[in-house]
Amino acid sequence: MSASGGDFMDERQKELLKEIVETYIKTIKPVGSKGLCDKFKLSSATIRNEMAILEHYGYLEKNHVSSGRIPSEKGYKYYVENLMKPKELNGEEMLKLQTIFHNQELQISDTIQECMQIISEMTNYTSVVLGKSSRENALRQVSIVPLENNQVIALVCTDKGIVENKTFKIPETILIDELVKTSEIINKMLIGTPIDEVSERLEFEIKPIISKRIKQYEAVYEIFYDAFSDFTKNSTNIFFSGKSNMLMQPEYDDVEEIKRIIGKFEDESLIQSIESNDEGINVYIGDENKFDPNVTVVKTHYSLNGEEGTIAIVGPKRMEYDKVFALLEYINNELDKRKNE
Amino acid sequence: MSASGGDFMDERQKELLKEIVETYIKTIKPVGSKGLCDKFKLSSATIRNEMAILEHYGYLEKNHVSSGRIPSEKGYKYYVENLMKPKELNGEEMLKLQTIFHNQELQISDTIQECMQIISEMTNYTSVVLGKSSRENALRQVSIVPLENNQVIALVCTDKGIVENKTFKIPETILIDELVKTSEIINKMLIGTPIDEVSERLEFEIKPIISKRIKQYEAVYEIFYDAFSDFTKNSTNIFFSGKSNMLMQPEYDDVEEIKRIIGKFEDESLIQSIESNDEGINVYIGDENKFDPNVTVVKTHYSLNGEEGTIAIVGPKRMEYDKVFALLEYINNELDKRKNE
DNA sequence: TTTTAGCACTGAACAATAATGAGTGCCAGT
DNA sequence: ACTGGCACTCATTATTGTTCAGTGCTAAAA
Repeated sequence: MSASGGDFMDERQKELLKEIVETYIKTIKPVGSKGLCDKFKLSSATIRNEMAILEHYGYLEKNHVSSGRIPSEKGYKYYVENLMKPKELNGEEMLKLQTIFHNQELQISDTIQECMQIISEMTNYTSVVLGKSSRENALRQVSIVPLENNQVIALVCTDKGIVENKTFKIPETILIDELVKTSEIINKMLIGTPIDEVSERLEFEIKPIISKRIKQYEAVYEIFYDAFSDFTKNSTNIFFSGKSNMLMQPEYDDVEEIKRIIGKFEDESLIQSIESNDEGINVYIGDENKFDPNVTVVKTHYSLNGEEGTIAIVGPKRMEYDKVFALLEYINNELDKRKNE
Repeated sequence: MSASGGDFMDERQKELLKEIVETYIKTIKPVGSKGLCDKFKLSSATIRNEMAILEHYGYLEKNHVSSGRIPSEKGYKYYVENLMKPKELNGEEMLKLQTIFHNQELQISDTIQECMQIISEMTNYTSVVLGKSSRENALRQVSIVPLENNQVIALVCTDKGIVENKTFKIPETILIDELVKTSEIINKMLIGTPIDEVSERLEFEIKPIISKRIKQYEAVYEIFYDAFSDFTKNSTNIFFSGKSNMLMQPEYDDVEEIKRIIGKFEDESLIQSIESNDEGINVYIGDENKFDPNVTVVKTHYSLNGEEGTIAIVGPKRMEYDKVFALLEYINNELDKRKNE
């Protein structure tokens, strides 16, 4: 045996592993020795010997003693870290993403959402964008926008760029002016307060103040309370795209498994756990991720002008890593460009 | 044979059909004659004869010659129209819904969304709320809300109560005041315009006007254009709750079927086709609905103070119709109450 | 006329068995 | 160091038999 572990694989073994991973990604069928003869100009027996070595070190697996090989999680990992080259984006893909980034007026989070939507279409995987969770959002501004017919829109926005609106029908007894005044007071006193503390301060700091100036202060308080509480409830700032894409992948051919994964997608706290603060692009294959042992999560953190969050691609372990990496790298680069502008 | 079709069924046959439908709804197992003996104080042979009659007229079906009976779509339909009594809501359910309706300040569509969310939890089916599609929404108001750092929020709201916001970073060269002025012009000229015609009128009516007053009019135009186009894109004002609930129903135990239904849920135009303008609560069982031959859609239209839309419950054909009806009727009643206030 | 007991029959569901074939490990020979 | 050959393994598929819930029908009882 000429390979021990890790980087002691010889060139041929690396080539072989690479070929097996890529073939399996394409076909989802265990890769047998015969099919590789042509490519390597070797007999199947020789290939089998090499495969046995790769299996011995944990890079390959067999479903049963006489089946072809499939990459193990360790095998995928080695492939991603050492063998894979990010695929070049083709012109069309490039163009689509560029037009989105070109629009400088958009908020970063909107730009990213649009990108991820495109990416989920291009890859057939599921993409996720996680804004900073609400506990880390601080109040930036609250506004009252009057409509006709005693209706108003209450706008709440945070320093991380999240905006929520809610429309209220206000009773005749409340003057819009009172709402506006109250919003101004809130803006003076509570800006910078973490969103999930706003409710409390609203009650103990704002309510006493307006109670002296406004007759129907309870009703006014209720409105702002509602506006904020809705915000806290929707705290999970999660954007999905192509949720069903990955379920359509042929490896998910078992009802229980599909149902399990659907369930996970509905579990917001689990989705939230995808959040990442690490630099660069990180891959979590199978058991490595908290989400589900049968999927791969590729994620990266973004941050620009105060807006920040995590973007992630969720797909089968048999993922086209080269393509996904290329796409995420592209986004990272674009964001870097903007940073240095 | 004593029953011909429709209402010529005798009492016992009606009772029998009712029992079979309700048993099947509970158990999902074909209902055999033996199990019904006790209930009806008859021998299995007699029951079998009656079942044969019901089958002959199309109310029951067999999976194969020697299986128990399951209700046909016609059988469900007859059950819903003639045999079923809406179940009384229990106190807890009542209470939950009442607290939502109690909040008079909320917009109708918000109230309804919250209700349907609760309902999907209570029934384990999927609930859908469809606002009037954007073509039927007319512009009500556009507002510019300034933030610090050269950012603004553009708010677009329609007469049917939909509000969308989008945040922009505006170049130094544009003055916020110019944006506000433009929004005022739009409000003067375009209010009442159907949303999907706004873009056009924006270009041909507004653009020429601001081009005379504003230097960077192109950029200003772009911002409003973006704000509206986003609106048109999200035109489909669809709110889902418990999307996965119904997939968890045990009858969906086939991968292909699950994938098919997931696909349908993603097809916005199909979802849109659920829209209804009919009075009262309508049931579309299996082939009767455009959505999917293996589900039932129960829907009703709501309209109050100009806001209108459709609410629907999507579940298996084997649905707890009595419960679903009770819930939707409750909502309808609450809305009626408000109408007469 | 209505109901029932009895009996032959059906077809799904399950288990056991056999045949097929892709793929393996290993060994002896080049 | 590589290859041809061979025995072996096990998923997959097809085949057969067994069981059993449930049916339709008929002749007798109510």
